[in-house]
Amino acid sequence: MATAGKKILIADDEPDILEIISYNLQLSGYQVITAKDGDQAIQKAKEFHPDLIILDIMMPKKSGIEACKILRSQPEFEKTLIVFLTALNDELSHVKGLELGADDFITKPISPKVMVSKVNSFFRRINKPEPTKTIDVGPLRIEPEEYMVYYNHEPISLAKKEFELLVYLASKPGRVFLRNEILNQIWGSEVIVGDRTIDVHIRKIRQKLGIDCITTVKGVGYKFEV
Amino acid sequence: MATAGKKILIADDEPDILEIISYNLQLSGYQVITAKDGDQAIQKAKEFHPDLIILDIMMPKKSGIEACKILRSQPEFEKTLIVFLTALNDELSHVKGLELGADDFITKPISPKVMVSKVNSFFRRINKPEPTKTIDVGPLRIEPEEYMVYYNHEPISLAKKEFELLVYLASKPGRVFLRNEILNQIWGSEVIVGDRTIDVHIRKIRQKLGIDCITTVKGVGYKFEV
DNA sequence: AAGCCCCCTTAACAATTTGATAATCTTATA
DNA sequence: TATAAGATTATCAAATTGTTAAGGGGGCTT
Repeated sequence: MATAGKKILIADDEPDILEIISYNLQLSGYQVITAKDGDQAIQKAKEFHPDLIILDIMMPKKSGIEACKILRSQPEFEKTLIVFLTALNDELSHVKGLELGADDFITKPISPKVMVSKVNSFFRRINKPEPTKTIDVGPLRIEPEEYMVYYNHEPISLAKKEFELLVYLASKPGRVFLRNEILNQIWGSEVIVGDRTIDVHIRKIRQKLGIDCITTVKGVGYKFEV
Repeated sequence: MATAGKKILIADDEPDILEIISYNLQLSGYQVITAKDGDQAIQKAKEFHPDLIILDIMMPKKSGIEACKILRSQPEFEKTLIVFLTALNDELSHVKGLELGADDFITKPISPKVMVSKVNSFFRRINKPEPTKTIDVGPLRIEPEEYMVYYNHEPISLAKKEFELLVYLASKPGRVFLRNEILNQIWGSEVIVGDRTIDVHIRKIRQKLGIDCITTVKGVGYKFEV
């Protein structure tokens, strides 16, 4: 799945639940942060800025409902996905939750597998493809929608990373992108890869395109030009 | 918004739910009619001819499922959008509902915010021109109306899911559809299916068509081209 | 109602592709 | 020319998809 790197904060006061769920979510490639009460949930949310927050309703310090209310009142969490964990028959909480802008509910008990599936579907729901336009430079045409590059109308297919890299560089022809910028944009600020990794991808692009459209600026970075 | 004047009938036996939801839908410019049981739902549907009918499954007099069955059996409601309200874990009802011609289902509890956006998306869905027109690409002709595909005038019959998938991909030849997009479109945003399910359907399409018209873009998705 | 068939989904495993790294050359430039 | 930065290449591990078979359900026929 392309869910890599998504951060999930999960707050529950039962260590067992916390561990099982967080273990399974990690297996699926998510980055999991845990909290054992409402206060900690709020604090960690501010610290890590998770993409999804799962709050148990019944927790010490602050209930999930209170925590949600506080989080939602802050602009930075206005659009964060927040879901509640509730006991099966806890109608009261449901009603309260309704008014707090929770995005969904998960009823306990729930199997780890189902939990993972549900989380997947949450992200699926909000993952909309970014509107991308074609880049046209000389004999080169880059079609983000097709994940394809055409050189003199000859289709050339690049691998995902290669394509992303090319699109990024070509988004501003002539501008030099620092290696750090490239790493942040294409690999993400939290992924750590070696120095040579960029070079190798650059090389593959040059090789596949067959033309020299990526210039090395030694000691600085790369730029795209035709 | 272009939703002005759209009539929504919502049937639920819990007055609170009814009120919250109907209030929020009205805020968004919809015209809301309410019913508190299955019989009333049917009666009001006949009276007002709503554009969308939301039926709670568990209702007195007649369940949402029964009401849906009755409505669907009448020509005037053949094409009306009908969605069910179900409890989160009531998988059985989901399955039955979809087979009765429900267009989707909504799980309770649901925040008013989410409810409104769902309703919006329902209308968005039907306002778009249905792929009623045939798709003609090279030797391939897709006839959505008869659920049939022809390759060099040879009829090929695909199963429902396979057909929907093919139509979706073929609706924009060359464009890559992300796995997430496909899941949302073909399976719905709340249905949970495993990762390999798409692949298997893709494989069957490829197999039945006998030609290579679906390309895999690894790590991204699939696209249709000839 | 029993039997049969088709559709959808999943599990399990195979096959493939991609991405990252190490090791070794090249080259620009101070 | 010495040196650091980048280019190349081969290689391995990880990620992703392909394939096959099996099972559950529903509907249809007998």
